[in-house]
Amino acid sequence: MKLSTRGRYGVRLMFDLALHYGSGPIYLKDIAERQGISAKYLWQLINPLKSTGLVNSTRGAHGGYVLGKEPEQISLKEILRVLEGSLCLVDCVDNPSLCERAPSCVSREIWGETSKGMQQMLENTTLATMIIKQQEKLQNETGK
Amino acid sequence: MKLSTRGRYGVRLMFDLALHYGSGPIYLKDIAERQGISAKYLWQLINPLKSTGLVNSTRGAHGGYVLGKEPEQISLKEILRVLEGSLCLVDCVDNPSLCERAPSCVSREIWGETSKGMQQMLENTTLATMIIKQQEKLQNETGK
DNA sequence: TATAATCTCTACTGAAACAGTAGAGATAGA
DNA sequence: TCTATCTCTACTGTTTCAGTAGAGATTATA
Repeated sequence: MKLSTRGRYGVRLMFDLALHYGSGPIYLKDIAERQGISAKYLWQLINPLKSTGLVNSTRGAHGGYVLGKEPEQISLKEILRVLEGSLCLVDCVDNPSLCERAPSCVSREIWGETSKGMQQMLENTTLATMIIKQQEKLQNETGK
Repeated sequence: MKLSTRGRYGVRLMFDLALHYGSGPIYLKDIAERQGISAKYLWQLINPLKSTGLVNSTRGAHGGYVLGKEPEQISLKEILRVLEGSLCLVDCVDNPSLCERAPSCVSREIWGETSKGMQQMLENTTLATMIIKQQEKLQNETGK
């Protein structure tokens, strides 16, 4: 029940873009350096994010990436949905035909409720939420 | 971010024991047949559950397994903890030394909060909760 | 006391997913 | 034209998943 690197790196990638929101296109290479993640691998993550409109890109020299929407409008649920696929803990929740026991299965109901709760939490958290947390962290540092 | 068969089967296994709670030892073979899961594989799940006291066993002919506590006292969190290991979405939450960025990492905080929320839901759900849901389901069936 | 039914334990294995890397091509600013 | 960037396809070693196989230990009961 672990998040894969796709989801984890993807969120850091988007958060990095959010921190530079409004400063024009950001090089993938720079994000890769800041985050300590291979640029090649990051491209595999940013590519589907671009396909779904969460990110826009400019090609050629001085190209780069920008968020497709404002940080307040991008939830972690959206990001993870693209990079991790379904956010259900168990496949039969969304796809009952996978198991003939589905209609009468109590554990399936439980997994459905738990998944729903988790999705709710992820939907309520946006890139803007993360920026605020970051600022609070920095203030606590300085306050010490 | 999927639950593995260990967690899924394990919960069904424990729920099966809960439904037969008070009827003496239950054969693993019978559980396997009812749940449609290989008995060999089920043993690999029930074995650690026994080690942690969630299940007790009787050896020899007419042996079998019983819950180690009452269904109200066994939460899904306990079961999954044994079968899936840590219930954190990301390892660095419990183990900051895994990543040097941990102290300043905002996404790590997010994963910590999300994991905590999920754990809370799983802790609030016990085998008794599942039995009640089962009964409600049966009543709705009959009511139709 | 023999037997059969059960739990116990260790080891092995094929398939899939994970976490990348490699290398060539397309685009655009200077 | 050159160079820095994005774009795309393909490949690969490692790890985890989801079991299976087979031998051994224990105990009720005939």
